[in-house]
Amino acid sequence: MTHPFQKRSPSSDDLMAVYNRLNAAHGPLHWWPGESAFEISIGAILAQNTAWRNVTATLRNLRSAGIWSIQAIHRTPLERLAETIRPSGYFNTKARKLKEFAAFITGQFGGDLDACLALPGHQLRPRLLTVWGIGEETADDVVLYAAGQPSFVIDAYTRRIVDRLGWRTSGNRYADYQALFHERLPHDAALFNQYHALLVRHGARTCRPKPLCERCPLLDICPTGPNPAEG
DNA sequence: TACCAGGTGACTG
DNA sequence: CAGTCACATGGT
Repeated sequence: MTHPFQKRSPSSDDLMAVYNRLNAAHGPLHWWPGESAFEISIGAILAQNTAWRNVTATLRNLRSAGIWSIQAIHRTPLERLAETIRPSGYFNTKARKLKEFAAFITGQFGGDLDACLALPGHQLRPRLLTVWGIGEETADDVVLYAAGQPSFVIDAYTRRIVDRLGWRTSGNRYADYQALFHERLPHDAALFNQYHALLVRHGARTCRPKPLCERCPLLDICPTGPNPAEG
C-alpha cells in the first residue's frame, strides 16, 4: 500500500496538451474503421467488450452471408444471425441486440438508418438509449462516428488513461467522465473523433493494464509514472 | 494458463 | 445508488 497521488481537476490546456502529444506521436487515425453508417453502427454493437480483431471477422461473415442491411438483419432468423456472428463473442446476446436495433430502425424510421442519424445529436442519443442492448458508449459511437455529431465516447481505455493521469472526475459514472471532456473542449466532431481514436491507440499499445511507461509520450506529465502505485 | 478485449442489462442489498 | 454477475470468442 503506497500513497495514492492527489487527483486534480485538469484545465482545457491540460486536455489539449495530451491531445497534441498523442496526435504528434500517432498522426491522423481516420476512425471509425468502417465505411458506411450501417457498418459503423452494427460494428459498435459487435465490439462491446470484445477485441476489434474478432469484430472484423464477424463483419466479413455478415457481408458474405448477405446479411448487410437493416432489412436483412430484420428478416434473418435469430439463430442464423447468432451463428453468423459467433466470432465476436456473446453471440446470442449480440444477435438479439442487432435484431432489437433493426426493429427500432424499421418500426420508428421506416427502415431508413440515415433518417434516424439525421436527428440532432441531443435527440438522437436518448432515442438510441431506448433500444435494448445500446448503452451509453454504443450510443455515443453511433452519434459521433456514424452521425458525425460531437458526443465524446468514454470507454475502458479512456477511463484508465484519465485515472492514471490523475484527472479528477466528479464521480465514477459514464456521464462524469464524459463531462470532463465536454466541459473543457470545443464540441467539434472531428476533434472528438480523433481524440478518442488516440486514446484507444494509446490505451491498447502503451497505457496497457501493465503500462509500458518507457515508451509513453505523456510520461513527464503523468503522476502515475513508471512504477504505478495501484496498477 | 490466465488474462484481456473499443459493454450492457439484470439483480441485489 | 453502488456492487456483482452472466454473457463468449480469440489472441498473447
